[in-house]
Amino acid sequence: MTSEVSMSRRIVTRFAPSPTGMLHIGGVRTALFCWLFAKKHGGTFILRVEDTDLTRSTDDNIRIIEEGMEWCGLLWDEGPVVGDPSKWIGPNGPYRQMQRMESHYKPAIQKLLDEGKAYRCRCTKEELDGRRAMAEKAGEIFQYDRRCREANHDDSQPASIRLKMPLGSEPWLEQGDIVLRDLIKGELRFPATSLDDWIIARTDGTPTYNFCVVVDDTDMEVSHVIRGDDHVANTPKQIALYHAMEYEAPAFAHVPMILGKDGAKLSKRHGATSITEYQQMGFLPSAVRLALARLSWTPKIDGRAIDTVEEELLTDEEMIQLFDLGDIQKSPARFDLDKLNWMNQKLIQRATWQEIEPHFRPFLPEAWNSKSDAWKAHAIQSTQKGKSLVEMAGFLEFVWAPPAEFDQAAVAKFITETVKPALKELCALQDYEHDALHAGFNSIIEKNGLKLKDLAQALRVALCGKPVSPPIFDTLMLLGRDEVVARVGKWVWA
RNA sequence: GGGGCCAUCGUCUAGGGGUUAGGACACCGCCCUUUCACGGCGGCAGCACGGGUUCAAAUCCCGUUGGCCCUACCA
Repeated sequence: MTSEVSMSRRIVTRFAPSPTGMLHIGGVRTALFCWLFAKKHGGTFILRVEDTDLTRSTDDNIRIIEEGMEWCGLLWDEGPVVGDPSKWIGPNGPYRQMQRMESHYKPAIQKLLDEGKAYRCRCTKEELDGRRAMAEKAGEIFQYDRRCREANHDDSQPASIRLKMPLGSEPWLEQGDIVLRDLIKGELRFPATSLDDWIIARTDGTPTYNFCVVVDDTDMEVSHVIRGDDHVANTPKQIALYHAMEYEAPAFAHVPMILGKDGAKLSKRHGATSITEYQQMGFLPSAVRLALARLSWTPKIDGRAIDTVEEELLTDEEMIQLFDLGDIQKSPARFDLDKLNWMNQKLIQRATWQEIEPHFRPFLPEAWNSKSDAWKAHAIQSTQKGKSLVEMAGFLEFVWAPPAEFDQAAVAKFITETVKPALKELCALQDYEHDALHAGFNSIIEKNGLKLKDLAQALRVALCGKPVSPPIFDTLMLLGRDEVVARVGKWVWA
């Protein structure tokens, strides 16, 4: 099971998002796998920001990623320091690509040029576009024809830089193929002839994505590149670059994509795609981690897939212990909000009030902060059946202010003349401890020939304006005697 | 067009020659109940299609269909 880990190499994974303005949950899932794998093997998890697209990369957007990762509990061992572009943690920084331009990419490009492994190409984008269009019109496959490969152009004229890709007979090829032994997808073969000499640096001198990735991953000593499988087709290009640079290539693991409910790539029209939105919907970060991890991954316990509810609800520690790239699915998975909701509910039920409180607080009014710990504990425990923090906060709304309006049908149904005497008597109760309340209720309903339900529902309507609230004794305790008497009094003394 | 990947209930999946094709979510029903919930029990529902190979195919092979990725001086 651990054959994927070569014993000689320190485990280093990395998550490398580009700052587009949000943190996509597909990205979070990839990051989660990287994180789990690193944790499992006592390795290092790096966050690297791919901000070479100047039009989209802003400090604000980078911050959104950093904060999203932090909220999700995916803390990085090496990477940027939140909110301070000039700082980073780790020996191989900086961890923002734009800051590596002169120090890392430029020298690497020059070296390749000097060694004759890359070359200057004077074909302009316009010329290439024209040739591509012509080829397409003729129904042919367009590939760059390598016309500048042996021209030995100097730098006296504008030129892009291309990598000399293998032609087919290089000894490191396997029967003319670039072979990728992917830890998830298995052995993948790409005919060398299907790849052309790709551009590693643009005419303006800026390096391209596939180039930066390889330079960074080697420089940061990444041992396992775990990323979305939309990068599978990029990998043979990168493998060729590793050979040109004479670096040992890392292990690759390409995780399947997350699709929307209809099987199309998960996008805005499916609803929430940004991690921030899930935060706002009232999900616990632990639930998001679990739901995302269980998409495409089936943990095996002693070789057997998990198959009970108990096993389904893994803790972080269990996930880390059980994590194995070999148990990840090859095919894409559709994101199911129902399952996230269920996991969220279960995890809320199982959490202590202290674990919930920091995540819950943002959904509550200022008044929450002035409550005692005992009261907070009580409030959380009495609403812990909720599906989300938003729903839980909704359950507590009656606490913060008297009802703005009353459900008239409920008033007519429950606040009847026969229960009003009981309501009056209830106002006399002094002791709001659970057992005392129960005893008080029992004597009142007995005396008035009512059922508990009759009194409880009448109280709910009087106190909350509607016949729904937390368990009735909790409702009373949370409100406190003074407030209960005030709200009930309006109905019985008026 | 070329290169590559993928295909078991509605969804996530287990199973990889002989299984009544197993589990979870969702859904439906019943029970419990101080409301709403929670919880308990039960039910519905699936191997994309067509050919092979084999005594036997969800499982192996080929093809078809469908979905996705790459094919940029985007990342």
